[in-house]
Amino acid sequence: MMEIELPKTQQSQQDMELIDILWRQDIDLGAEREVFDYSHRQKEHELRRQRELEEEERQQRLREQEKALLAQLQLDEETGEFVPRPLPTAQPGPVAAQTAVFAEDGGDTLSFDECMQLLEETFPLVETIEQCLSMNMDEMLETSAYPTSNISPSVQESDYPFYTPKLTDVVASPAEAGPPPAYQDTFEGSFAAIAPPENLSQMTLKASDVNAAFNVDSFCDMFYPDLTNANAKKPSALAADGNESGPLAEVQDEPANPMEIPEFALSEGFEDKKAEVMAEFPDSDSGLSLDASPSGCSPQKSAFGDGSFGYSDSDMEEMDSNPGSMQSEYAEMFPSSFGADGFQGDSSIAAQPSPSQEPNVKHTKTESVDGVGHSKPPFAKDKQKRRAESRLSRDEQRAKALQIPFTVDLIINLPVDDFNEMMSKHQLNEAQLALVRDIRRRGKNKVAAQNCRKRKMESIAGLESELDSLREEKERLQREKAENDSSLRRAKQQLSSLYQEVFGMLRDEEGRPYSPSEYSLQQSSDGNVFLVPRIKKTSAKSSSK
DNA sequence: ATAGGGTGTCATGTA
DNA sequence: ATTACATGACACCCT
Repeated sequence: MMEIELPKTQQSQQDMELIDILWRQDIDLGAEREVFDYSHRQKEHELRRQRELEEEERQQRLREQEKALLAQLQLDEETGEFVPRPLPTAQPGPVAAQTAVFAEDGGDTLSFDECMQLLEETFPLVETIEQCLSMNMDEMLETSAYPTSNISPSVQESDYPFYTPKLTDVVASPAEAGPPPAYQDTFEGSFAAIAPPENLSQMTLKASDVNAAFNVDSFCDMFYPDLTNANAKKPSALAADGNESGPLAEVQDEPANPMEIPEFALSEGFEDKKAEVMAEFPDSDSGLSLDASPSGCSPQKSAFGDGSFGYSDSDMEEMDSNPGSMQSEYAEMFPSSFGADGFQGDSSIAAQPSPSQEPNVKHTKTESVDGVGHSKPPFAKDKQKRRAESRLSRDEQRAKALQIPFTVDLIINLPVDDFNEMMSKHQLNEAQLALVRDIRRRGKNKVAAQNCRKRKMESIAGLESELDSLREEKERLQREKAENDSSLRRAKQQLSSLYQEVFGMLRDEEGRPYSPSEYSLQQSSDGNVFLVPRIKKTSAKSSSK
């Protein structure tokens, strides 16, 4: 996909919307959101640098802890190095497998759980790392015969001999159980954010390097290539790299293999899966393929780049699939990375996650949880589950993600004047402004829709009750009509009998009764009754009684 | 697997 | 022109 560079550094809302529309259109062609986002990429650099500075501090701490851990490592009595273990091919099994993954190069070795422990002590985000790993493992496990119970919680409990074999198992069938394509995307993206692709390919896994680029995604990256390496049955040449960095580097040296990620991404049978996954990425209520956008897919995109730009309304849809858990997860995952983004929002939310990170993390989680890379990823199920769990307040999640310094309620319910005043008091960037506007629009529209539906229901109910009353009235009128009909019938009968009685009493001059066939009684308008001959109507002879 | 209800959102029209 | 509101249509989720 070609990149479209927008010359303007500051895009207007319309531009953003246009971009949004264009991107939506291009999504069918596989275009990604940031492709259109010039400022997004621009800011990536700044944030990356900032992050690296932050990481240096941890780096320092980590080095100290490495030293401490080194003392605990098993030392090879002959070489003075930390013990390299036998290659897995010789002794298949849990222990051998473990060795295969982490100690192939025979260099300084840090066992997996030691690494985990070290990392845990160093980074509060180990939980995330575990998730990352366990998700991997889950995927692997599904392709292997190993039990699949609760791996992630045990990662740091050093029962990895139980679960590392899965790695090697996977190795046995790389085509089936390689790292999920989506992972690949995510990691590529985040990795690229930390170090340019060329750096990635030449990374030499010194602890300092590692730490400089340390974050959840990169951590995941570190472990995935392990698998990749193992897949290729290509022992790392790190030992020859003159790796003096110590144990931690051991864990990472395999990922450092320049070819791993690209190779993996292109490995046979994998590309197809990747395509599948990408096709599934679109994940939003609106059906827009927003998951495919920022940072997740393109190696050239920064995971932490733009804190806001290009991240307006529709972008935020990405988070919709995982809104509920998002914030808390972020808080856990990036306890220290956040808040350093220099956001101008309230300091009260300074610890909020950087928005650009979210899609990445979400991708990571979604992809892994959904079992990307399997022939039948349980994507939809998990997605729905997550959505159900996180249905609560999506706009709130979005607002937090962009560090909007107002509550959603305020944004929605404030009168126009107050709202404008409030907005003028805070300096918000375009994405934030766009989001606030969208939140307000959506919020009001949501209420309007609720009212509309309420009115509709009330209208339906009113019409139904009206229908009922009309039915009742109809029945009443029918009953009334029936009564009237019967009374009319009675009156007619009475009139008829009275007529006959009166007619029968009439006599002519000779005392004979009148024949009913020849005469009839008729009543005039003044009430007088006349005997009218039927045959000679014109020469009617009136007689009064 | 499917239907139906509930809900959020968007597009559009109206005041 | 802008804003708020109303409503049809659609997609998604859940039961």
